[in-house]
Amino acid sequence: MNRSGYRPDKPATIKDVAKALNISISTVSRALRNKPDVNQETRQSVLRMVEELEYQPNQIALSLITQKTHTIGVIIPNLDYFFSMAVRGIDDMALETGYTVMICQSNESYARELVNTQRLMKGHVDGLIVSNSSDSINTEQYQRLLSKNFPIVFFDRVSSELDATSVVLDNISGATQAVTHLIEQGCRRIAYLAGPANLSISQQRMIGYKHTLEKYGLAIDESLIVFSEFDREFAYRSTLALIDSPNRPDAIFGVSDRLIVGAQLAIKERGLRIPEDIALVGFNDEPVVSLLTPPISSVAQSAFEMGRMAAKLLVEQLNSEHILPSQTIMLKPTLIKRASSIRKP
Amino acid sequence: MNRSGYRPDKPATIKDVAKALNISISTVSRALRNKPDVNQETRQSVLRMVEELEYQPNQIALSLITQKTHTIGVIIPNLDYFFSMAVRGIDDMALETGYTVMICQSNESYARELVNTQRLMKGHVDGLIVSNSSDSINTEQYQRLLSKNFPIVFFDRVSSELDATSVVLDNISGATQAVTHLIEQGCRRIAYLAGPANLSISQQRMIGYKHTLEKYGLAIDESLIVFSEFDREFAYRSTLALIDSPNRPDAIFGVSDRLIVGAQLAIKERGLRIPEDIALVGFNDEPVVSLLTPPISSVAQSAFEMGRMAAKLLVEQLNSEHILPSQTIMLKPTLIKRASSIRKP
DNA sequence: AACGGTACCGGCAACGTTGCCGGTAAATAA
DNA sequence: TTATTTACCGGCAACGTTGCCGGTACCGTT
Repeated sequence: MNRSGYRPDKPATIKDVAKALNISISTVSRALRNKPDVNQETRQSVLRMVEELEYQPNQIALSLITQKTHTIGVIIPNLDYFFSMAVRGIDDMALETGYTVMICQSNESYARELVNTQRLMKGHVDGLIVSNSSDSINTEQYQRLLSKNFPIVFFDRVSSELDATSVVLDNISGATQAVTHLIEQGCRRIAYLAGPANLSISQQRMIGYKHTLEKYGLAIDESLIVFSEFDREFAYRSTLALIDSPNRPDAIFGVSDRLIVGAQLAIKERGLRIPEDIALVGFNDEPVVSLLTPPISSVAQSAFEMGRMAAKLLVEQLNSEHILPSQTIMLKPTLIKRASSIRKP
Repeated sequence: MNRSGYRPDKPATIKDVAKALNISISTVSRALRNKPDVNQETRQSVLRMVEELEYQPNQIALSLITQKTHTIGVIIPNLDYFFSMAVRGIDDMALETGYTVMICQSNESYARELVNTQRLMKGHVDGLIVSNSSDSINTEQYQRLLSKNFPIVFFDRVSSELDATSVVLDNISGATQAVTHLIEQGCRRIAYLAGPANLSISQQRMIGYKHTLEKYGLAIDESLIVFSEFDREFAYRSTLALIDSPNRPDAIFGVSDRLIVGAQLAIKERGLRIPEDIALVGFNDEPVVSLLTPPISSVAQSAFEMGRMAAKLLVEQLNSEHILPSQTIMLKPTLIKRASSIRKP
């Protein structure tokens, strides 16, 4: 064991308090936890001495006994606008409920997701809040933990194979709102920048996209569907290709604002007009899209609320005597219409 | 003590391993830590049993002995682009050096900063990485910890009164580059959106701003200096006021991109040209500014590197036998020139 | 045959805290 | 007066791990 390293002046322990008052450790302990078997005078003197010595109970020792650390582990793919807001929501709820938050970023890498899970479990977090990385294929690690009844709450990017508590957006509704709006604006050839194919959000939004096209009797043209990483540069190049192809789209729906921003750059580069030639709708409603020229329409959701809700569900499980049945909370998105998609007055 | 709440199946302990092999706990412990006093066969059987029982050493028990948790506490004002990147750098270095990171956001509130410090100290973090909130006036809490030789590294927003290890940007250089550039482009009445008055970054950039004006023989007009929170809306209104004032500026330098974006909105609103009527330079080089019309010049810095460096210094302190002298690392910024400030070909 | 050395192993204390049990003195009841 | 309750307190074990000390075979030496 590494015993090296600098160690600051040791803080007072319950033992120091007891010694200073010439009473037993047990009595101090009882006095502090308001147990009945303590003389009021004794209790008062203990409290005074605690004040004087600046005694604070050692959480590590308590953790050793209770096997609880009051710590929540968070695994997210990155810290972009969406996840930053989600983390803020998690931190917010954690503060309210007396937990602290350990954050690990997987950088969209499955390998790193594995490492981070190990890291957090070793640190003995009481539970986990997870959003999958984009190249996350295997869920075995979480399956194993869940089978041992270790509490995990998933959010946003979830796994369909896992029967676990999760908080997600109604992605089908979001995509439906977006595509319906585009069709109402007269668009007929609507492309979809779909993002990573194995992510739940991509798939769900795809369903909304396709269903809406079908509903309005429009053909589904697979050449208008482009999968990719969440990479603006890639979206830029894909959009150039779409524009230069024989069947140029008259609208583009993006699974995320990051991609739709790349698309906008490409359209401007080619000198086409937005929304007259190509209309745009993104997803997430990041602040940036309202600042662009023209401002881009986007499906808004509250990452903050999602994070708060995920933390709330986890803490409920942690505070519960027994195992709670897994549930899925679905939040509602709202389409924010801006100049990038409004053709009709 | 709260003993309620659900607890998953207990993992194997060293005792279980010992019992399964009918040997003593001590021997298992020695075998696992590659001590010499162990028979090779015994060691092998221990390793096999460890594998079988999926034994993992209990970090909490180790922490109780060593008083170390291998955890770093991070206190930041928010999770905007800059701090997200910094956190990524911290997390990166932490992963390399075997630490995990606890993050608390103060939401620019001093009160919450206090609470978060308590929270992290209670969780027994080994050290702290801190960037002050904008209404952080008192540094007594950190002073107290530092006087007890508790390791803290400050970054970006530091306190001049604290003699502590810190990582900062050469803010004077950044502001000097920005203002010099504006003057070279022919600007003579340069306003400064200064941000919160008590923040080190505001003050340092102010020094660079004023010195550069003096160097070029330009008068310092206090009516062109505006303090505020990091609030886009406020910057928007301030800029409108500047524009409508009798001595309208011909350039605006902003302590952060968030403020300069608000300024841009105001200038567009009034129908003035950028950079011909008013040139703009921001700070941080957030991705958004390169996407705006026109793209905004900005002083670029690497928040990622800053975070990594802060974590590196902290870990060095944590791994050191003795107390290291406090030091200040100063990183160099680079001005990125874009259309918002380029008047001459 | 007695001795010292080596190789290996088990027991105990400690880290800081709480739960449980048992004990002592005073106060009350018989 | 004696028995019994009440009020209060201390000791011990345990949580999981490591460091330290002491012990026991077995080996080779002289």
